[in-house]
Amino acid sequence: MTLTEEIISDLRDSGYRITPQRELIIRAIAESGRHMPVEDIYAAVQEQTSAVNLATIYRTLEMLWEEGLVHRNDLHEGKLAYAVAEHGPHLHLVCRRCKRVIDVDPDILAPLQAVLREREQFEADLEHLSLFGLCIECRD
Amino acid sequence: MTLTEEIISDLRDSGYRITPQRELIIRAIAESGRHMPVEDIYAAVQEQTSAVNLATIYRTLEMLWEEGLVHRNDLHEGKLAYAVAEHGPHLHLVCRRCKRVIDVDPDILAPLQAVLREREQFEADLEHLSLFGLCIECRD
DNA sequence: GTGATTGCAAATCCTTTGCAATCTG
DNA sequence: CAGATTGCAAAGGATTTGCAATCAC
Repeated sequence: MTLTEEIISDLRDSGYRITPQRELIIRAIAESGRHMPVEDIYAAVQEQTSAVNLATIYRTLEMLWEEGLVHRNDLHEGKLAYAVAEHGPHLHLVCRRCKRVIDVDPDILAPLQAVLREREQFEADLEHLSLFGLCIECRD
Repeated sequence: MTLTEEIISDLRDSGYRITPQRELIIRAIAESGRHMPVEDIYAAVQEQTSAVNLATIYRTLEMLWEEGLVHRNDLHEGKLAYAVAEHGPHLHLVCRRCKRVIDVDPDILAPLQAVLREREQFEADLEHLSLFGLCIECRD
C-alpha cells in the first residue's frame, strides 16, 4: 500500500468522504517528499487538473493536520506549510540576522521528546521544527 | 538602569536613532512582562498617545527582533507576538486537536540548547517556544 | 543639513467563510 | 437520499510598501 493509499484509508476509517480533490492533494504532498507551502501544493495539484479550488486545499490540509496525517509548520513568515507524516524528519536552525538556515540531525531532539512524553504525557511533533537564533558569524 | 533604558542604550550603540515612538513601543513591551501580539502593543501605545502608526510599530518590532532585543513568536495562528528578552522563559505544549495549552518548565530545554551551542555553534532562542502535538486525552 | 524615520493610504498576501450547487457513501 | 464537500466570490485580517513630510543626531 502506498503512502497516499494509507492516508486515504485512514480518512475513510475516520468517516471522511474521499473526493478526487482530496486524493490529488494528498498525493501531491506524499509524492513531493518534502515540506510544502500551500502555494506549492496548489501548483502541484493544478498541474494535474485545474479543477481544484484554493479554499478546498486549505480545508483539506486543515483536516489532515487535525487528524495527525500531515505535519504543519507555520514558523516561516507566517505561512503554512505541510508534509506527510512519513516524510523524513528535519530540524532547521534559522539565523534571525543573516537568515541562513542550518540543517541539523533531528535525532538531537530525541531526548527532549522522551522527556515530554514521560513527564508531561505529551506526544510532541518534533519532526519538522525550525528554531531561531544566531549563527556563529552573527554573534558579536 | 531600567530594562527600557538598557534596550534604548543598546540601540543607540548600534547606530539607531531614538524616537519617541520607539521609546513608547519598547516601554510597552518591557513593562507588560509578557508575550504580546502586535495588536496589544499597538493598543498599549495608543493609551499613551494616539500619535503612533501601526506601520511604525511593525517596523520597530522587526528591527528589535533582528537586533536580538526582543523575542518573536509567530507560531500561533500566523500572528506575530513579541516580548523583551528578560521576560521569563516559557514553553508551551499545544494540542493540535483540543487546542489545549500545557505550560512546561523551560529548563527542560537546557540540554538541547547546550548541544546546539556546542555541536552547531548556534545560539538558539528557546525561551518562548511552542511545540505542537497531542495531549494524553487526544491520543487514541 | 542629511540621512534615518514616520505617517498615511493603498496595496499585498494569506486565509477564512457563506451559500448554493454538487457529489459520496 | 442526506449530509458532507466543493466552488465561487467576497470578506477578513495581518503585514508591507511607496513616498512625501518630519525628526534625530
